[in-house]
Amino acid sequence: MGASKADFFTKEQNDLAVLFKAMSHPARIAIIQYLLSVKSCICGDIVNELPLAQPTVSQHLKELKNAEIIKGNIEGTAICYCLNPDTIELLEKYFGQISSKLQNKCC
Amino acid sequence: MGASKADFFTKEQNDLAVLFKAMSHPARIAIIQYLLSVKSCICGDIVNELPLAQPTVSQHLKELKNAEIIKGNIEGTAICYCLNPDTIELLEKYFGQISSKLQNKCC
DNA sequence: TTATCATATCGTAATATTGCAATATAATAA
DNA sequence: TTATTATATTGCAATATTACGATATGATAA
Repeated sequence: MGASKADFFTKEQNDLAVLFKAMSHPARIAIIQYLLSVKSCICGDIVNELPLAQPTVSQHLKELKNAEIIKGNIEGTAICYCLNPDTIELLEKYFGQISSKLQNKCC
Repeated sequence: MGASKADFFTKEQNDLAVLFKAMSHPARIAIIQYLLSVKSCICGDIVNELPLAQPTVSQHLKELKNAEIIKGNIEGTAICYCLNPDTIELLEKYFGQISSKLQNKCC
């Protein structure tokens, strides 16, 4: 975040910023889209879908997990990842609320 | 974005990442919330609402403008800023689509 | 004209992110 | 036990972001 002044903002503002930051990289958007495109949650093989090395993908998955955008369940040797519907719903509602408050308020 | 590999991802993935990156800083969330809290669009005084210097606020406003999250209209000496309803609607629909595709797909 | 006000841009220091090779961990298979 | 397989962590170089003082720009007022 560079030389940030996060302390001067509210917890809600910081939490939302963290959530959007988790989605602010094309690789992480690609992961979200891939998890959405498969019928059920996927064990492994996310690494093969991306043009990035395994440690890099692991790092991106960790950030998505920290932001609670995805969930990871251990399945033997592999880990089964899927999107977290609660967070997606929260985001849908957030923009829905902004949208409804925005009526007749534009320049 | 650090040493990024944006070229390996689709335009849609990069565009979405840019949009979320514009919202990935608490100061920019605060700007969005402030524009939403006032009755009409505001000319000036966004600088006074934030704990940041004028050049820093100007920079944040520029990023929000580039991502088309806000619009800025020149009004004499000042500039009148407001949220861009089209982009907010796009985001609402994006998460709505994910949400509906997500039925029965979670771990 | 000069002064004033609002906003933008430049330059740069401090800090954060990204990507990956090397390595570690943890579970199962042989 | 020793592989093997899947994923995570460490360490570091390259690059990006953040913040702000100084300065520039651009519009109106005096």
